[in-house]
Amino acid sequence: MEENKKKVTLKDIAAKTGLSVNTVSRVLNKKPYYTKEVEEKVNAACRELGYIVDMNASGLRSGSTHTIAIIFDDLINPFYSFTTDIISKRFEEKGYNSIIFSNNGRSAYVDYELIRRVIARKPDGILSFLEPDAETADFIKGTGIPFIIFGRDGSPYGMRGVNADEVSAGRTAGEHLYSCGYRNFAYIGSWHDIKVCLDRQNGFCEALAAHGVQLKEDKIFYIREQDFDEMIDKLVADGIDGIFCFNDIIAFIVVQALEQRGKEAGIDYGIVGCDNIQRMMRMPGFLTTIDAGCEEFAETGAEVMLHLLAGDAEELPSFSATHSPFLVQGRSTKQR
Amino acid sequence: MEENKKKVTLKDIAAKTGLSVNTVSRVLNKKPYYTKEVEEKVNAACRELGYIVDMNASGLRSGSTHTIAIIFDDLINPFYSFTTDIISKRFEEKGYNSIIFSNNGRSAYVDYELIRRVIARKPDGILSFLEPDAETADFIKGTGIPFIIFGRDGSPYGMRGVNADEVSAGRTAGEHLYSCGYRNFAYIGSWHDIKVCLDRQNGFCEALAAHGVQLKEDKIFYIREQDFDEMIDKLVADGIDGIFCFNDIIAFIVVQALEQRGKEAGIDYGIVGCDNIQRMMRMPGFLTTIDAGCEEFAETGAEVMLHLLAGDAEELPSFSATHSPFLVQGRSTKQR
DNA sequence: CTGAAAGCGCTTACAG
DNA sequence: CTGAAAGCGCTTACAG
Repeated sequence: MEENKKKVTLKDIAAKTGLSVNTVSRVLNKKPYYTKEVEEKVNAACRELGYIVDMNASGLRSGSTHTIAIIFDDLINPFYSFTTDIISKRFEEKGYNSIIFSNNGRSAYVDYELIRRVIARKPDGILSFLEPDAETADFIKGTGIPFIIFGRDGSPYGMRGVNADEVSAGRTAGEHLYSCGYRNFAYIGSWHDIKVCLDRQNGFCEALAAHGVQLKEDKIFYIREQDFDEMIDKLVADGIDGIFCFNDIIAFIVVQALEQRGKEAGIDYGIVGCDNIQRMMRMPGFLTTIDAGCEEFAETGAEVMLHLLAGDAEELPSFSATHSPFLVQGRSTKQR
Repeated sequence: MEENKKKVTLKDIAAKTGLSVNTVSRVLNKKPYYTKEVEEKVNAACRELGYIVDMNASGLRSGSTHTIAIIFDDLINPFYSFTTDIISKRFEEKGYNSIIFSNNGRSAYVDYELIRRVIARKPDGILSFLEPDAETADFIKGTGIPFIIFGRDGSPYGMRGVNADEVSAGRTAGEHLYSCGYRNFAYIGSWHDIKVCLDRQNGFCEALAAHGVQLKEDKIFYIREQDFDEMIDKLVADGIDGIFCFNDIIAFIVVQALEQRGKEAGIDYGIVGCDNIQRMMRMPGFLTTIDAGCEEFAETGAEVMLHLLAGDAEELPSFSATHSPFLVQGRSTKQR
């Protein structure tokens, strides 16, 4: 056991085998040119002494840390945690470890302060659930580090994004609520300036407009930006009966608040979320929601990153082009 | 922008300021002995050139990587993702980044293969949601790296654990189900050899035994080890009416399966989960569950690790000694 | 096929 | 208060 206490380095393996540090390194990295005999000697010594490479040292010299930075708001939202789980496991299979960063709720953006901490780790790639602010986007591009925005459209920033068809998601929600017979609608977003939030909103409005319903501005809310109780009061006062929320978490919060006001989802009003986090957690499907196909979404994100790391930026898979969000019926909406 | 493309190193700052690399480093690390004038010159140059330290290089030399490895099964279970979120944010605040590892469902344990990959990153500390197998536990102790098992009792391994009072959690569930009037009980665990699973089971059995009810072995199930449909069939055939599940996820899965057999939770039978993941996600409380106080649990875990990193292993906070799990009533159990 | 040297970007002793 | 040198543990040229 004491052997483990002191760090075993290549030098120790070299000493033990009588080979040079260089040769040992070559064997361990499976670089061409060594005899079977040498290979076995090295492997035996490594096993015996319990050698474990120091990836920080190897990364420093080789320039590749085999680290990928993953940036998100929080892991509380199952959309983040579920996809992070899939993505990080895919990375791990390919020899990349994930180092996680959050903006800790400071803002909806990746700012310069955050990206500095990321870059200090010298990741081979960065996968961000959050959009960079304009200044930071330029900085990131300047570093040349492969960067993808996951779950959001990258084009406004001139960056690579892996995203779902969010407008279609909103449209599907609007279509459904209208066809159920609801007529007094509201949209509850997160932030007014986040593209994915606006895309869902626009799709929703579009579907309603096709039925001649104009969603007025005072029926559009941003839960992160305004007083919550006032918002709920207004929903009740206005007799809103068809609500589309930016995501399931928001929908659940609204359902709870309305319950306290004596309004029951699926009875007194209809509400649709987005993400289908219930399926992720194998929960009974209470909430009607829009499912984008999270697993494949995450797989595509991982794949795109791995492509970039391998240096083939041509022919990257696209998610939004091949997958359409679909409605999952729960008990929170009903045919009237 | 082109400036960013080439890596800016201490050497560049030294050249720009006319100081030595050493002095620049000292200023940036706020080591004693430099003039205000020098400090300002250095900071100005760093800002201008966009200097960002290379933590891999600094870690290699100093021996401290400011990295903490977090090991879990998956991030799908909100207990893992919620606490990981809190813990990693606390670490980040103190200048430690988290690098995540999973056993990818291979086993319920941290095995040697996994810990090798962890050690290769030279983390300053390791926080694991999973127990090590016996051989690996010895290896970990030998490394001398601060290690804590989070959410599990560490004593069987002679390691530090931060855990809740799981026996009490089970007892509370049993107490509740009995007092509701249910009389035909079952426990549904995950793995038969995981201590936290057994602790909850034992607490449950203990509470029932206090009322003269003996939970027979064929009423104890392990969802990860046996055929699911057979298990559900048996629950129905045996007329089980009071179920305690190791965690909420399992409870939800069981609720769904029984729903398909025409049995409704709260009406036809009572079911209690554990963890209160509904609260974490701000969902309406459908499931009756045992809440351990996840936030404080996570905070305590982070605190213990930070204490260890700071070198003061005396007076570590304990969670189980100061917090008791409590019942949260949902609609999945009712007074008969 | 193998080895001696240099260097990745830092920080740590040590000198002055 | 500042600097020149050594070294963390590796991998990358380069020589043989």
